[in-house]
Amino acid sequence: MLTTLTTHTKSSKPSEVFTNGAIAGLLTKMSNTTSETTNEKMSRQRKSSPSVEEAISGGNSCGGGPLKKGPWTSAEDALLVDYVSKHGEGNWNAVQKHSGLSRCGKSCRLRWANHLRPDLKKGSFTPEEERTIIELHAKMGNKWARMAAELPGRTDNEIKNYWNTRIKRLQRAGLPIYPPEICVQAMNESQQSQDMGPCRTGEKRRPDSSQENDFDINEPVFENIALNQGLLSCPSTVLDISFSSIIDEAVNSSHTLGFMIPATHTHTYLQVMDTPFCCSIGSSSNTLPSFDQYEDDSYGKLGQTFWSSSPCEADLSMNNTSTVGVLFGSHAPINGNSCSSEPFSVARKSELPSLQYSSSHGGSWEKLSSSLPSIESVDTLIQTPLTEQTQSGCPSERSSGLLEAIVYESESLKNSKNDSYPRISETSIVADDVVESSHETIHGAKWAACGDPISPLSHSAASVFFDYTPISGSSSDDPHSAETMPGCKVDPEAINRVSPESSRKETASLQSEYLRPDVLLDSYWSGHGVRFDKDRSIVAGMGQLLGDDLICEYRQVDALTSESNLSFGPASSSPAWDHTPAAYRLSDHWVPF
DNA sequence: AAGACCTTCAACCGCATTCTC
DNA sequence: AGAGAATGCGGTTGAAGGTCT
Repeated sequence: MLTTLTTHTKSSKPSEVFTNGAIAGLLTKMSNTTSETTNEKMSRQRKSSPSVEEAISGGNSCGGGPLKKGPWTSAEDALLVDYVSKHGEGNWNAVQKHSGLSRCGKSCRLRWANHLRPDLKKGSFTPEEERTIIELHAKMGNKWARMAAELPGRTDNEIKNYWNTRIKRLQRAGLPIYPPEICVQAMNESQQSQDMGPCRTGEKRRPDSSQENDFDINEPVFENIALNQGLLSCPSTVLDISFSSIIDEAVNSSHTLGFMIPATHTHTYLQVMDTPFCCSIGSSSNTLPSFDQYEDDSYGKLGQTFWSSSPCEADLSMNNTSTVGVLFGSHAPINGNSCSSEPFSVARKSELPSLQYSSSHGGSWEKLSSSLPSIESVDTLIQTPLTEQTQSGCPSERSSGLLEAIVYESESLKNSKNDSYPRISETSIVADDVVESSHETIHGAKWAACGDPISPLSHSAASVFFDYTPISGSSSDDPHSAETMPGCKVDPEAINRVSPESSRKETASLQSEYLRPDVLLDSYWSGHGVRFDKDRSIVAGMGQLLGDDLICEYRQVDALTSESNLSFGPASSSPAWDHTPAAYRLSDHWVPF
């Protein structure tokens, strides 16, 4: 939305030259322009604009009196434009003297720079500009002026406002701010920068000199990344990103500087991107591929999982803590405790992807719920207090979210009636054993390192993946198929280290299962005694509780996928989704009731 | 219909940096 | 070299319009 005042300059062609002494003409022009604005803007203009005479006379005092503040009037704009046309930019403090404006120099400069400059581009940001902003922000952080320098016709204020509103939106939605590929790109560039020269980090640089280099990363942003570069050995590892971990880390990093991911809903970052971002790890950010590029390749298979709305997200569903922390500039890698990433649970919970029922799933409420991180900071909309139960018995306390509360209640009710479902402790024993045995050895497999009980180690739910996975090409007979899923690689070594005592089969199962967020969720749900064939009301209730945000997000994703011919469902084309979250997740594409 | 709440954006403020004398 | 002015930058605020209840 353009404000009234900005529309004044909009009418001014970039090449338009303000002739000397053209105030009257300008005023006429502006008057005409104003008449072209919307009624609201006119109304606002009238409210905020004194008469021209008033403005020229200084409004409230000229010559030594207090300088005027507040919205600029068209008359003031005309005066300023006239002044600049005569004297050029700069020497802003002289404006008051020479033009009669009762504005301080800073205000004049700001007004000129943000609204009156003839070369300003008006209107909302184009998708290309938005993408550029995101990329630049990934590189620079909150260096609005430098970002504006990369976007001709755009002002730092404009970019800043755009970014802030975007951030708010993302935070509300619990979405990551940066598309993963941009994170990777920025990180790679940062790494290159560090490789190229010493002391880039911590080296105080003059602001102007930094403009010479697009890759001049905002130091604090990637400082943490640099600490973990040893973990980012090769581009392939970039693909080995655990979605949960990445979110964990992302949430952990939500308190960091600019390079943060407030939360989760990775699949829905598409919504805010306007331009569908795809994972272009290793490729130029300027040539971000479209979704359909992945449709036929292995990525597309991953993309078929609802969770993985993009190859990036598929990548994110992989487990690789090394990259995770690096990618998102989290301090989590520093503290080495991904379990501290409680905030992520929101995301997990709210994301709740294609749940595919598996009756074979046992689970532990305690373990699983505890494995679900809490939302402490990210999505205030879905926060819920911890429950005693969820906090107990977990090395890293995890808070309970709304969903968990619901599920817990569901389980309580269910347990009161029926105790036929597997008890958690039975399966959690295995998980604990495995996890404990791996605690000291795992560095890369953070889920194990944190004893994350949500990991597939906690049960043998391979059947979920193999029996229910809609992923084409991933043979249900091949427990290792996940390994072969492009972008879904989990470091086998890490896995093996995680569970040295475990059988290969179990390891394979773990590998594949852990790659499946939906499986994880399934295990989560089923572990809580939620059977989707019987507890639809519960799930539906959850969908309602999850609220419109999810619905909207799914709609957006749906729209995007429709546009890009990308299907998230197992059926390659499933345009008619039921957009209610619960129904969506339980849609026939996924869970045939 | 009205009030509450949310979103957006122009403008301000304070601080840092650069420039000028 | 140092002081003061000028400029630049980023964070924050408040008003206005829009949306929701």
